[in-house]
Amino acid sequence: MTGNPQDTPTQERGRRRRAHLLTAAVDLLTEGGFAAVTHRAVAQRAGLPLAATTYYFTSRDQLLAEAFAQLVETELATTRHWTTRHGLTGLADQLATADRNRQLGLWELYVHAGRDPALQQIARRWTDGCVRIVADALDLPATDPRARLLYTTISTLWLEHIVEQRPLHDTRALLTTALENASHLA
Amino acid sequence: MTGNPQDTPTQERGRRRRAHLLTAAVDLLTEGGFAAVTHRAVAQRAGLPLAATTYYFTSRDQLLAEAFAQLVETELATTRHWTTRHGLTGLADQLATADRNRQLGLWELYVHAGRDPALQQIARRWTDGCVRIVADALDLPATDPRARLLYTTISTLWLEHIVEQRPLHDTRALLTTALENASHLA
DNA sequence: AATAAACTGGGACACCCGTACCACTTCTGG
DNA sequence: CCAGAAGTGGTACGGGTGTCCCAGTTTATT
Repeated sequence: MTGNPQDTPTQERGRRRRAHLLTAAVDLLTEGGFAAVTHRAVAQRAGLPLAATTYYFTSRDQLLAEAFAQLVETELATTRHWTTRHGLTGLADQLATADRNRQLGLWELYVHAGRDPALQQIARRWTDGCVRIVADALDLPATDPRARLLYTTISTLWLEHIVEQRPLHDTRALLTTALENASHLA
Repeated sequence: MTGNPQDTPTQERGRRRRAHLLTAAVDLLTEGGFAAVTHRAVAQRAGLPLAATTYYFTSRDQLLAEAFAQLVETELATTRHWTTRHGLTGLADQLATADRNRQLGLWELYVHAGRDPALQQIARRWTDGCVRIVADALDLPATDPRARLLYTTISTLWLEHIVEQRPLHDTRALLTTALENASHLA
């Protein structure tokens, strides 16, 4: 039988190929949104035959889910790195730097998680990770409601900036007053 | 030439048919998400032949855009009605009542607006409308940063509840402390 | 060295898509 | 009343999709 690993290939080359497909999927997701992540496009981007995608991933949904998970982890790492260097006030500047399309892809999948239980836990991972970053930056326990609440405004400001392309200085101003309010409550 | 109205048909029946197609599109959007809104599905749902969709709408994008606009207006009206009756504290209860799929459809299109300039102004209309509702409930001018900021946390809590299906009492608790904080700042 | 398993890649299947076409009927303004 | 515009609906086209199949090749195990 033509076996299907679907998880971790036993051979080295297979593992590399699988990873390659995954990053290709992430790239396509950021470029064209989630409709652009098709088997054929992914395979072509990775320089592999079409069948490789169905061989290493049982379905398009699984491929999308893993791409989402990878995207979440890398974005989380990026943001964490940024805040430990520049603090929460510097987040507005990261907004200016960040790859807008990448963020769009992430949010697309985030919302899509509402209709796909398999993605839901990844969505929660994203939210929890972001709250954690805010809490750490504030030297608060991860469960502190103040961190949670501050994150909610950061999140919306971020999303609005990405989607509606609101002027950066408005976002920055709102962010700083939100930070001031949070410190008053501390 | 077989003309194409694309905006407002001159005949009564045509106007009814167009509206019918639009609500069919909104329904499909809420049920199956954005990918479910196809010409064929919309036509079938409305009980009209396939060609009716291309006759009354120049493209699928236009159909989607108008469906989005309609969805935004009705949701805005619903929320406004709710808050004038129950105040902002009652929003958590509306969350329990609200049609989850409908909200998912709205957010799908909202994020999609990030890649489609035609949708972007509708997305802004959504945000501005929500901020306006919050400001009115607080008896603040629509431009008051406090209303704007309070809306940001409401928005994220709402979205998280819809997408991640977080427990309602957590959302409710966070919402009430957010409202308290806002009143302290007033 | 041989047997089984993993992997490869080309092709095919069945389906759904947006849109265009066009003969036809109904309506409406002059 | 009647030309021309508006509306109607069946059909077709070209293309992209996810998934499956299978003969062949490489790798790992006995």
